[in-house]
Amino acid sequence: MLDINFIRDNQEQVENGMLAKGEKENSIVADVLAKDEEWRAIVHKADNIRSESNAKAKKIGALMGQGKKEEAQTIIAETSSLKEEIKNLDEQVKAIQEERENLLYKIPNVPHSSVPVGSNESDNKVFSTWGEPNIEVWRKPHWEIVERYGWVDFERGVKVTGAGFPFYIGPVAQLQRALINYFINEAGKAGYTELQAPYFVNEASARGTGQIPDKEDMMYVVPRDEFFAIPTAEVPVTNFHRDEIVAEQDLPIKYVCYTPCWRREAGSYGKDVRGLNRLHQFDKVELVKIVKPETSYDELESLREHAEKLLQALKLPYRTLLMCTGDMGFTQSKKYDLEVWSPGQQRWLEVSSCSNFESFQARRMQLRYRKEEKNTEMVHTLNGSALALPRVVSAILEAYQEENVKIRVPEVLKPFIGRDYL
RNA sequence: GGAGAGGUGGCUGAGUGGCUGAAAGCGCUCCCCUGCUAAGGGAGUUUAUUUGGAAACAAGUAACGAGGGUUCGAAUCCCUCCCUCUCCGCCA
Repeated sequence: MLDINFIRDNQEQVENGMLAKGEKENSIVADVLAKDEEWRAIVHKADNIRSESNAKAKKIGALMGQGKKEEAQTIIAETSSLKEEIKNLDEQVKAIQEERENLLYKIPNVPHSSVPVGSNESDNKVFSTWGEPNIEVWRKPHWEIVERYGWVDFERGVKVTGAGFPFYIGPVAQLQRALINYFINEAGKAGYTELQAPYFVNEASARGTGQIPDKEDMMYVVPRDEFFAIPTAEVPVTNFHRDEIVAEQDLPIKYVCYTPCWRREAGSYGKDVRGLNRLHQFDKVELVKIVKPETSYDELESLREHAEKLLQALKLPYRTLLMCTGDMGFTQSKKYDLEVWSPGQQRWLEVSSCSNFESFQARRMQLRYRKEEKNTEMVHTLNGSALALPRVVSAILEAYQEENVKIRVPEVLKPFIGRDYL
């Protein structure tokens, strides 16, 4: 959510930002400002009447204390109309405020000036590439490898839960556990505090990070207890400090958190969902940063670099995309995607997404820090995957296979797995 | 799940209808005094929002777990929900 004061002062920028992000309409910006005018006028009126009413109530108290019941009675009679009026105005304020809020929720974050303008994924800029994409034709896609060895059981996953909920068996299960440990350890070395978070959140948390009202359909819900299964650790971890005012000297706050992620992925189909490419449950190690506004873009770069180093250490070729305005989502102001090369599929697979939200999430969460002596200011929040597991697993299986289809273990994972081949 | 107790400012903790946005203590900030690794004195110290102001700031409004109700007036009374603690039950 954007700051209404910011919108008031930067109407044009917000309107242009909406169009750049691919919204067809931006009249909502003018609507929200009009609604805000209305709100302020009526709040002002209500406050004045309340003030009058409070003054009278005080006088009544004083008169009662002096035993002047008669005089008090006449003032009480006067207040009854005020009471009615206040009640009326309060209802209006509440209604208008809600309308204003609803409009505000529909305005996306403004893209940063360094973000390329574009309408879809073809306009994303290749920011950098690392390594040489392997194009040997004998390499098999990971689904053939895991089938041959019986390392992932999709069918039993369907039986037990449904499509997109596979079992991982033996070496691949071990590989995933090794990756999780490796990723968390590396984040720890980089100064991230390890967190274990709830896998279910309440509605306020889902709202805080922007899953509601925008992306409600991506989440699994537990209706009886009104919980949402987390689509990413970003949700519980960023909400960790919701409704708090943190101390300036505590910033930046950096967390690493491993969780499974649940996503309904409604509408996905085709080649994209083959094998481990797209699942309803997958594992991910997530980084979250809570920082001072003036540092957030530097923090974004170091976040991206950290994620990139993991792919480098695994010796997996990848490219980094700077997402264009039209492809970066509602809540972000700037976003990088890391795509690993899948030699068995001959295509790039997204394994990380590093974003700066500026104060967009912080404002929803009322997450502030105390600046200098008095003032409080919204923090900036960032997050990035480091990394999402299944596609890294695919890339490893495909890149580390030898012609006899044996799979070598990446050097940095050997301490966790304890042998040379899976 | 059953029974009971309770949720007040950064913390401890008072407050059962008006003079309480909130005593007192601790902590913190600033100033003064003091020649010594201490003590004393004074002032300040929640948040949001509206109006005015370039700003400092001033005035108003709201908030004592959340929401609703009673009342001229609610931290204080009533209702619903959430949470915490104690005992019982169940359990990794």
